[in-house]
Amino acid sequence: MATTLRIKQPENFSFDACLQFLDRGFDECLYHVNGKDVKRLIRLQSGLAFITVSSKEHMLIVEIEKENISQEDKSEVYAYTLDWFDLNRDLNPFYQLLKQHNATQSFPQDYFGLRLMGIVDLYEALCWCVIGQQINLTFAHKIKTRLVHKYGDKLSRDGIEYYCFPEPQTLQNIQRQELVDMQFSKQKINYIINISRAFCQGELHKPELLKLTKEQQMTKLTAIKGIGPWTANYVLMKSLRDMTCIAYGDTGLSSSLHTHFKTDKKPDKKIIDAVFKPFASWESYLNFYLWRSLTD
DNA sequence: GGCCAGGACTCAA
DNA sequence: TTGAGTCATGGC
Repeated sequence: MATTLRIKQPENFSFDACLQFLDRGFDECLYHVNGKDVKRLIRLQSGLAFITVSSKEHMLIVEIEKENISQEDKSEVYAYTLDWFDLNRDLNPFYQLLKQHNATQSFPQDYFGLRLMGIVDLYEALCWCVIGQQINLTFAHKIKTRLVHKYGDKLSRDGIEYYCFPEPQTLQNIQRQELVDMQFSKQKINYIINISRAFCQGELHKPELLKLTKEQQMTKLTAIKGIGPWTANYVLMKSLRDMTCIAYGDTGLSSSLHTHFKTDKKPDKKIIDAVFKPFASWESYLNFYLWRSLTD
């Protein structure tokens, strides 16, 4: 059974720019970009759904394949797509700001219509951060793929296997040795189990976190071992959609700031804050665009 | 072969 | 509260 949603694209939106970001050279196991569309398996309240997102005449076309598609399913997929592509945001003020500064004036043209692509699943976002801590991204993708292939829900379609990120219930009681065999460090294993338990025990719950202030969210997240300032800022930006986050301590961000703003190779928080100050309320987007510039 | 990678923790002073 | 040590292994 299949159905199609049509979502009007906002101004300053480029599906191609978003797709290019999704397909920027890493082996990504949670979605497949194939020319002009992106396909993935997502988890709805009522079960798994396979979606294909493409673009046609200023509309996003979302095909849903699932058994017994209900109105609730459609609403969920609609909300998911809005969140994933950050469609409910007017980028005009951000682009105006970028144009006012020499270091960033070319961004609105270079990356026109690129949205801050989200990680809708907070649990996935946190685990992904732990995986990516302090190791290179190529290797990070490699071990994430091993984890997802072993514990994630799967669906085969046209000869390709699509996966959902595993659920906390699955990973909270995992045999540590199995992750060691996948080349996770003991630290990362502990962190992932900590985070999984926090979700299973209800300590972390995205809808509840969304009701809190940014400071409260940071406190709640960093109280869990394995979630430091970098990870907290990353998930606030990518999953909770706070637009004022800066990934302090991020090597890629440091490198990009060095390139565009001529800062030290490892700028401290004070220097970073000074650079970001003129972009107040758009810090997350500037951070994201600076990351994007690394893969040019 | 050595340095670094989308960090975070512990522990000493 | 600051700094050094530790984790761990692939990528280049």
